[in-house]
Order: sequence, then C-alpha cells, then structure tokens
Amino acid sequence: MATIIDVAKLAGVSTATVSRVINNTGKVRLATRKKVMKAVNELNFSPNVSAQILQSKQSKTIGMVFPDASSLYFSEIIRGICNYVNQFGFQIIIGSAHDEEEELKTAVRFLNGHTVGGLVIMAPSSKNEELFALPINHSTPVVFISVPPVKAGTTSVVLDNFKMSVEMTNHLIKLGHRDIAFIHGSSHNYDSRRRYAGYVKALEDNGIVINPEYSVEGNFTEDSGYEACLKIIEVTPRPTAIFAANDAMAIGAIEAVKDSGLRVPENIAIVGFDDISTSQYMTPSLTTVKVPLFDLGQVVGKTLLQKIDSNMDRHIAVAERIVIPLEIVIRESCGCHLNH
Amino acid sequence: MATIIDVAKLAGVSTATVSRVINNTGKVRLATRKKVMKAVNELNFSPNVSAQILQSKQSKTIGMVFPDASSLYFSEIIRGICNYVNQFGFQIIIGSAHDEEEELKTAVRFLNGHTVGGLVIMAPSSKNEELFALPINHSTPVVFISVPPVKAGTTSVVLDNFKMSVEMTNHLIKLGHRDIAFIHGSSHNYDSRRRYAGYVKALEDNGIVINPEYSVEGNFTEDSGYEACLKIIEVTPRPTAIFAANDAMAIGAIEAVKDSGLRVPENIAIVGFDDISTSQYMTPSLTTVKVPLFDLGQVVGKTLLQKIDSNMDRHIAVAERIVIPLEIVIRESCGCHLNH
DNA sequence: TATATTAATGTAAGCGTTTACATTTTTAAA
DNA sequence: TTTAAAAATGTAAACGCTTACATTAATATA
Repeated sequence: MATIIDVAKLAGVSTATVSRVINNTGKVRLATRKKVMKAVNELNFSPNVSAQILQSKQSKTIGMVFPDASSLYFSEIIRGICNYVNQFGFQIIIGSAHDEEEELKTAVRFLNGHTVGGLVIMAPSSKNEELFALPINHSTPVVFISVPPVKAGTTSVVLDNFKMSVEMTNHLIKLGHRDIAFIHGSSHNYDSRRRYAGYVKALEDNGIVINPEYSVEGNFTEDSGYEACLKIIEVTPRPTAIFAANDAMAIGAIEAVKDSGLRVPENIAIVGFDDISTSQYMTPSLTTVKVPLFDLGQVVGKTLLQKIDSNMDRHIAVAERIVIPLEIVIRESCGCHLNH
Repeated sequence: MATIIDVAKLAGVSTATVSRVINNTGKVRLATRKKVMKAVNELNFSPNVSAQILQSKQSKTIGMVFPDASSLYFSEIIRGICNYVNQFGFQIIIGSAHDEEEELKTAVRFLNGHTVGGLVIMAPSSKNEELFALPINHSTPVVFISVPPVKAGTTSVVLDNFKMSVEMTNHLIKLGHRDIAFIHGSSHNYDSRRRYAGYVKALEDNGIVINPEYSVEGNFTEDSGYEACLKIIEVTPRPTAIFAANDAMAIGAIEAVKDSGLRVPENIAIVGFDDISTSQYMTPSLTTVKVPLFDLGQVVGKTLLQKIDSNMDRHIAVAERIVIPLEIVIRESCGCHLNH
C-alpha cells in the first residue's frame, strides 16, 4: 500500500504538500496540486486513517453502543444516523452490548481508545445511571437515546412518548372505553415506562380508577403480547380495550383475542405503538403511534456532529434534550370506524 | 488521557514491559505485572487503538459494507456477526452505501485506509461484479454475503435459496396447484433470483408450463406485494397459489386478496420466504421458509476470523462458499391443513 | 565461588500522518 | 533593477504504541 511518502516522491514534492492537497488545507499552486493528484491516482493512494487519527487526534468515526434487545429499532435508527453523518465523511463503529456491564465496558473502551470522535449511547434501561458518570469526565461528545433527563451537560434525544400515550388513551376513552388494559414492554425500559405514565395520566384526568389487574408485563415481543393478552382476558370485568406498549405485542394480543373466540375491535379494541410496517397490512389493521426511527437517527447524527463542533468552538450551543414529535395513526383495531 | 509512558513511569518500568503486560506477550515476573496493573488501574489507562493499529498493522475492527435497501435483514445479521466476533475482541465498523457507486467507494476507503482487519460485504445486487475486483488485489480478508459464485479465492456465505424454493413449490404442487404465480424481489437481487430459479425448476420437473404472466415484479416491500398481487388476480386463468420471494410481500399479497373479496387459502394459497416474526401471528398464519439471519451472521463472523487467521498462517484452510441450510415452516396460508 | 545459561527488563527505532516553523520562490512596490 | 511582502513549499518533530535487539538480573552448573 502506497504511503504519503511514495506520493511525495513520485510527485517530486514534500509530504507536507501532499497532505495539504489531500486535505485541502493551506495554499498550494494549481500546477503542484495537479502533479500531486496525478501521483495519488497513479498509486491509488488513500491515507492511513490510524496515522491520521494518531497525529491529528481527530477521528471521523462515531461509536455507537446499543443494547442487544433493541434490535427492532436498531437498524432504522442506524440508517438514519449513517445517512446524516456520512454526508460529512463520518463512519460508524458499533459496540453492541449483551448486558449492562458489558455495555458500560464497551463504552469505556471506545472512549479511552480515543478512536471515536463522538459517541451515541442507546440506554433505554434506565437502571444504568452509571453510564452518565462515564463519558462526562472525558472530552468525548456523547448523545444518549431514550434516557430519562439526568445530568446537565448531557445531551439526549427522546420520543414524545408521554404526550402521545395520553392522546391515544384519550382516543379510547372517547370511544366509550373505561376498562382499558395496558401491556408493558421490558420492565426497566424508559420508553415503555413513559407510555405507561401517559396512559395513567389520561385515565386519571378522566376520573377512571386505575385497576392494577389491567396492567400486565410483556417484553416487546409478539409472544409476550399473546401471553399478556390471555391473562387480561381472564380478568373480571373483562377490559374492552388494550393498549400495548408496542406494535409487536399488539399483534400478539390480537391473535390471542382471535384464538379466544373473540373479535377485534368488536369485543376488544387494541392499539399499539411504533407503526411497524406490518401494522397497516394486518386484519384488522392496527391503530398505533407512528415513531419515525429514521428521522430520530438523523436528529441524533446531527446533534452529535454539533456537539463535536462545539467541542472545537465553544460558541456553538447544543440542545440538551430533544423531543421527537410523534403522530397517531388511526386504523381499524381501535374500532372507531364502527361508530357511525 | 493517560498514555503507556505515564503508566511506565508510575510503575517504574519501561514502556516495553507495560506493553507486554497489557497484551500478554513475552515473559514478565508476577511482581512486575502486579505493579503495572496497579498503575494501569490507577490511571484508568487503556491503549490508544490508532497507535496500536499503526504500529502493529493489525486491526481488531471489521468493516461492513451494507446496501441501504437491506435494512430488513441488516440488524439480525449484524447482531450475529457482533455476537461472534466480540468474543475475540473484534469491533464492527459500518459503511452503509446508498447506491452501488458509493458502496464501492466505501469499500475501497475501508480497504485502503488500512483500518480494518477484515471486511464483510453484502452485495445482493449482483450487477456489481466490480466489487470482486477490488479486495482481492489487496491483502484484506473479505467475506461476501448473498453473491453469485464468482472468482476463486473469494469467500462467500449464501442461503440455500434454490433448494428450499424447489421444495416450497413442490409443496404447493402436491396440494394440487398448477397455476402458481411468483412475486419477485428487487430485480437484481441474488436471493430473489435464486428463489425464482427454484420455482421454475420445480414447475419444469412437474411438467408445468411457465406462464410469464404469472411472474410479477416486486421490491421486497409489503406495498409492492400488495400491488403485484392485484395484478396477478386479474390474470386469466387466475392462479390458485402465489409464491412471494419474501414474507413482507406475501403479507401485502394476502391483504390484497382479502381486499378483493377472496380468501386465503381457500381461493388463493400464499407462501413467503424469511419467516419474519409477524408471519406466525397473522391470520392466516404464513407458510414460509425460515431464514436464520442471526446464525448467518455468526457464520460470517466465524469465517472472516478464520480468513484473518489464515492470512497469518497459510496452513489454515478457509471454505470458499458456505451454504446456509434453511427449513420450511408449514402454517395456514398454504391451505394444506384443509386437506383432510 | 566463578561461569554459563536462561529469564526479565530496557532502549530506541519506526509505523504514516499532520503541522509549526523555516526556507525558498514569486509577486508587488519602490 | 533592488527590496519588501506575500505566497508556496520544505523540514522535522511529534502523536502512542510495539518489538527487535541489547542489557541486566536471576538461576543452574561446574
């Protein structure tokens, strides 16, 4: 592999000049630039990134720490981040973490390894406040996804779960439902907890007493939605509506209702959260909240790049907490099309 | 950030000794090792990866080039690869490519940048044979996913699409179907083309004439499956079965059949390919071929690591083409449960 | 105890860049 | 033309690490 020295020799200039040409820094005469570019092409040269990072202490790589569990959201978010940061020549490096110890370690390794210019940490299990302690000390810019609001100076991007959950619950209440069950996602998940909080708020606002039997655990999978729904059906009085913390569980729940000989939405209305692509193609199609994961990723990318810039130039301000707006998608499973 | 020199000073040894301790290379007395480890912990030291790569010319990072379109498969495959290679201290760096020019450039940048120890390239659009030319010249080990068998020395991991497609089509034929339509994925996609080839083979083996009107384009999305199915229903004689090149399109197709006032599987049997999680939870549940993407990822990771090893030690042999076995999952949408 | 052997540690070069500073070339002003 | 100022280019140190080789310390053998 050709080095910058080879290029310099071939072009008959110094390595400094070559560096200036390929990085567009400093002044260099047009004739010289052409000579250099010719040599670069001739040798098929491209710079050794490790050497660049080592020397310049600036990396165009972004590290991402993802919990294994979130593979559902994962790819769309990454696509969004990639899409944005690639424009600016940044690459992405992934450290998926299997449990939270590991997650933490990976993050540290990234940080200390000095290989990344910035870090995206998805930590929806808010148990791990330890995570916050880590990056702040070091100088690496970090953006968190789906975490509770904690330390000042920490930047995070979150979904507007609470508000939409209130709206969705209100929608069910307006349709006449008062016995509304909720299926939780994984227990420590921040998104799920906010969605539950919105559900509770809406019930309280409408003077409906919270029935703890209507609140059932799930873990975001269809299986868990199916099982949870089976339990819910057994409760007396049987709920007339179910709000699942995500679409996958809502799909499982619908199947469970069908398998129990009941109908959606005639006997039980069911709504979800996420708007995965299947939701519009199933029967009944699923009423849900659309979560723009790709856009979220783009916002995260943009925010992180801003933070990186602001690390160079203190004048640039960076938002501390960005809330992504969501929207409700009304389809058949809530039963509101029957009401006329 | 502490460097190896700081550690050496604090521990009262040379940098060479520190290096030997943290990398477990060479002999070092237990007492010395302890001193060093103490200093490492005290300074919260971890080595600068760029410096390590620059010096040792060995990177524990694997580059992955993914086409944007494959986001469906993407995350599970990555999870599999991560899961395997993390065990050996490897990280993953992603270069998603939006079109094929870009894809190529990204790959080159990775290769020439010398930053990666190996490369995974997912290139299901087999138009780009140019891709093959690239890596082979250089010394970076590469594993391809879902590509036709080309150059010797190229390692690839592929799904056993053809065989399973034959089996699936035979299954439909055994159920009495002779007018079987096929919905293609994106036109240049290798997986889709092999699945079609298997379908054709099975029809021919059974003496069924291929009707070109039964072969309709799609692009792997539910939308395209819906549209394709609408076209298929118009053909005379109307097919009694549809084989979609993936589950998403099969789901769209089922919805189209329902919307046309027909029933699945009574009027039209529909089968898919992939076994995405929704398939078992829909009504009717989808007969399909299970594709173990996570396992595929693990195999890819394992193979690449072998290639990297074999680059050091020529005695290690690496498979050139690995075919991942698949299995048929019989559910309701093919209608075979009605036949008794 | 003296010497040979082996184990442990240290020294210093070099990996491929960037960049502050020095030097040379070009252009402008006198 | 000569000289000053500006532009272009070159020189060489440094980034943090690994490792071949040199040196020193510890152990075994005579």
